[in-house]
Amino acid sequence: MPELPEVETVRRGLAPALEGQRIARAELRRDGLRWPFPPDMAAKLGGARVVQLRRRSKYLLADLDRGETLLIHLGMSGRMVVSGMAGTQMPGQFHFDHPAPEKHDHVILHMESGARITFNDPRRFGAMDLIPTALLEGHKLLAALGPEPLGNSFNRAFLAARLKGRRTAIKAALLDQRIVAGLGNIYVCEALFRARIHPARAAGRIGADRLDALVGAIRDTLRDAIAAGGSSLRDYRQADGELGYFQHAFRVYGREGDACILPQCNGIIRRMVQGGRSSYYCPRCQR
DNA sequence: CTCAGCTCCTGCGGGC
DNA sequence: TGCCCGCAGGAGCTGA
Repeated sequence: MPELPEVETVRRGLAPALEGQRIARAELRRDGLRWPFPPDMAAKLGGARVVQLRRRSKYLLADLDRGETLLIHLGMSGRMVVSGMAGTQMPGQFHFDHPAPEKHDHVILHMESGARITFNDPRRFGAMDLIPTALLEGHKLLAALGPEPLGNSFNRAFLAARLKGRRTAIKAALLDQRIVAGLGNIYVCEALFRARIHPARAAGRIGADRLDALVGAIRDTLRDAIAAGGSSLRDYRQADGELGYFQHAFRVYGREGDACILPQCNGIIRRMVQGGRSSYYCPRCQR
């Protein structure tokens, strides 16, 4: 589920519980997720202090004071729950215990502060790895990633170069993390709608001005989603410390059969399957 | 190099 | 009510 905005929101929510704080103990409740954990991961995390919590694409990166970085990917169904911190209890309840571990709680970071950070992931497509910080950029999962879509190096010239000559659908191209990092199925649909580009259009056959619009639409879509996540983050932290799930008002995603929201357009949102995944679009205003 | 298809795993909602 | 099916927000890997 989590795409770049959700991961960024989780990062912001986790930062107060992690940055500058020491991990007392890492409790691994299974051997791995998508891949096995490094055999010494629990031992190396115990006693380490988190210097900084960063994000690259959909990865969370917790730099430790011992020269290593904990890499976390939430996969499709991963969530983070913070408990035992001020502000995470239900209002009006005297509820300072930690909740009992639930099904699919796979990793629990017990912080020296008394807070706990629980990683829950039913489908186990998520991942955790621990690697030397100096080798991070060469890490298999990060090395081939394209630029951050909100960064300066993601612009029309870059995108044009990467899409040139490609006959694959623009939808598939934008899901390719090597072209631009952090987009997933939802925000690709939303950005293509904002840019009025049909998801099946050949990636290499989009004119310069429309590519400009696409870059802007991707940025605007992600910024809006991060802003929405920030507001729901406060609600979630007040409620139960759970991070990672919040509702956005999508313009096309999941809205098959609804009227297009553009005032002049009388189109009906359609769903099509591309590469086994649903694309939502307005056939009238997306070309 | 590009691209399509398969795969991992669990949970949920719809149809019968 | 229960069962079966399709579908779900990711992404690595394989083989053409």
